[in-house]
Amino acid sequence: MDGGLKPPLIACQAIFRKKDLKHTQWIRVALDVPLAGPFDYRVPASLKAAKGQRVLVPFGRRELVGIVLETMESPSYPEDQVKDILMVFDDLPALPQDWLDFGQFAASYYHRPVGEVLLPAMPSTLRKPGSYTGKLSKGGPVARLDRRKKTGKTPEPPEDKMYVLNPEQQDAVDAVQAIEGFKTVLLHGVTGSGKTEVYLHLALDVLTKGKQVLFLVPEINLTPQFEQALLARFQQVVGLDGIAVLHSGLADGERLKAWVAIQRGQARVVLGTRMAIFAPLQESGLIIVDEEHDASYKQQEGLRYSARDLAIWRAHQLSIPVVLGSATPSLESWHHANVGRYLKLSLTKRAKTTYMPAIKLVDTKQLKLEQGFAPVVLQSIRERFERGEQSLVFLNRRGYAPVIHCASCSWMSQCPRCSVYTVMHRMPGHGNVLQCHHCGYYGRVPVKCPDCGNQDLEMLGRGTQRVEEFLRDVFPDACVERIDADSTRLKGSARQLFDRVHSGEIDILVGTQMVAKGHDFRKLGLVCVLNADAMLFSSDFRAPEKLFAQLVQVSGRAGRHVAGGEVLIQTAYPEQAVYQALIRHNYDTFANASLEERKITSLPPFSHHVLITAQAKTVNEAMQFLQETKQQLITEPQLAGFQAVINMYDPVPLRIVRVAHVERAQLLIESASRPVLQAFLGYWLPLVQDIGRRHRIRYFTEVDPLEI
DNA sequence: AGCACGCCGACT
DNA sequence: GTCGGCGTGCTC
Repeated sequence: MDGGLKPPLIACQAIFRKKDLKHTQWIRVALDVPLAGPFDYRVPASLKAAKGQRVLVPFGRRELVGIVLETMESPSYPEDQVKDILMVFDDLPALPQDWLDFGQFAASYYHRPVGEVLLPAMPSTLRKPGSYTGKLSKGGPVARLDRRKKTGKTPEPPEDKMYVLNPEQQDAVDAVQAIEGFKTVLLHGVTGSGKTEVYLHLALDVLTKGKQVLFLVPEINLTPQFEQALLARFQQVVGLDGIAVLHSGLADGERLKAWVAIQRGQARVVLGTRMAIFAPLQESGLIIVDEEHDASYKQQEGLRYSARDLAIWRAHQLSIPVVLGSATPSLESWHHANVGRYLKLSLTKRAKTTYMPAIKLVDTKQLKLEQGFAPVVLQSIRERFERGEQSLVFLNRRGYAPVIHCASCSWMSQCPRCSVYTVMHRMPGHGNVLQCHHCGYYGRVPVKCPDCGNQDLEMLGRGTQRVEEFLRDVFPDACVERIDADSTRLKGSARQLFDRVHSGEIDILVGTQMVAKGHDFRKLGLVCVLNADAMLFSSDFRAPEKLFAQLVQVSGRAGRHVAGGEVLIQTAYPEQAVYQALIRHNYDTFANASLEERKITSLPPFSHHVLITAQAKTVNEAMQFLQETKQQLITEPQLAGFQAVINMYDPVPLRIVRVAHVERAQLLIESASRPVLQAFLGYWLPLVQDIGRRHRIRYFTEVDPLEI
């Protein structure tokens, strides 16, 4: 729309436009709105807009920042409805074409509008109209950043150590360096085999060739330690500002600073969590994905992408190698390596400074447990304590007791908003509370049963708080501490607790998976796993694989620096394949056997999944919606051809049906062929959207879901 | 997802 | 009399 144009002028305008056609610029813009997009705009003669630049555009009744995807000779949308852009931002170099292409690929693969991929990838200050139009925004956020005084961090003296690789590590480095162009490398290295050293050598080589390195790690907590390593090693090569860190924990300003450094090509190494896969690098030479099996690479809201999978596509697009490292690779990656699609490199030997703990199973079937502990486990903790060594008790369950129960009428403490039990927590200074781990509900612990009045309510099961209390009781002379989401809620308290572990002050540590990753406890001799079986009988077909990875991870905390480290795993099912493979430190056999099962049952990686999750007031509404979308496969003539190659399961309520008064159901779609599945989605999802609108239902689509 | 319009219920 | 509840429609 041209706004002020009156009817008599239209003819003149048309003639004018025809004559000056080549001077009228039309652009296609990605906007962060949940509509099909992208959106066409006209560039007024006073402005000039190039691909990859950000522009301010009118959209409906508001103004938005968008990204120019294309420039065109003529609009593809009815010309009289196309508006003029308002502003072009040229405070940063245009975003590279390959970045735009990458975003478009991710958008098409995950079936979301491009704008919902590209814009959220940028720091918020670069995509908020207010950062440029407000009164305090003089020159925009980039100009303000540049004006800001550089706080001259004094560079730490670079360490001058010699980093000698063992022959295996050297072979791995040589093999990756020999790659020309794209290749996915699976670096399978047992715990302590020195994968990081391999990454650093590869990165250094790429940096000295003038290319950039993208280094992905699963969690924010892991970025500081890698940042230190990168600084110590590469500071001399790339300078202090050559290393940019990107993760969701950064403040807006820090995020902007890192992004600007990347977009300007100043950052030579980008270290970050999954979001860093969307960094607009200018000339990457290598992508590293550490702990590639880790579920944290999967974004679980908004665009539900896998940073690991996207890293592979990105490397392919840029014709560079991508290294996936893990001690327990995902079965997907392992399979691809087995069939030769990935290059498999193995590090089987531990670097000389690390030891491997002995892993033992404690069969609890015949044992009488005391507060969840087998006598032999308590005895082992005692022995370690008497020898001045630390022990870790690993238990993946927060709180004091997972449920309160009335023995006379079988009432259980249920969350009023969710279909789960509330967990009893001890709140220092506030007594006991019931807490829902799914919606944040808090309630009082009833003194008597709300149903029958019985005063003898019992606490079933145990969480970390109860275990901590019990251990304090049993070992009154020992320093017992707990590290979980509750004990580390205050900022900086996690750091303090970990410091106290490192200093040796803490004798017995009780922890959830928070303690499993990345920490190198030098004086830790014993790891006890209390309820490993909990994960064994999950409905998720990936549960054994996850359990294996988690147990390897937590086992790796024991005895890295002292011989005689020990891991005790309590289980009622010691004969299970997971445990048998674990005590033999045999990932390969376990993975190959698991893959064999997956093959027989046609599960990933032998098939591909898409999951639709519907949310409604009642499960029935959610189920009916999904049932109707499923019906399309039969009734919609367009989809007839897919009936033989697409398998749709029946919609099912989620295991936890209700969370915060919202009930959920899901529909799983499966196909042996990814392209077939993608093609099907192209036809089917628009129909799903129509049905969703009619049912007024919320739902989301997940390509390659991790949990089903 | 926003944002505005619009049509019904209880309040300073 | 208005404030405000959220249903509905629109966005190049």
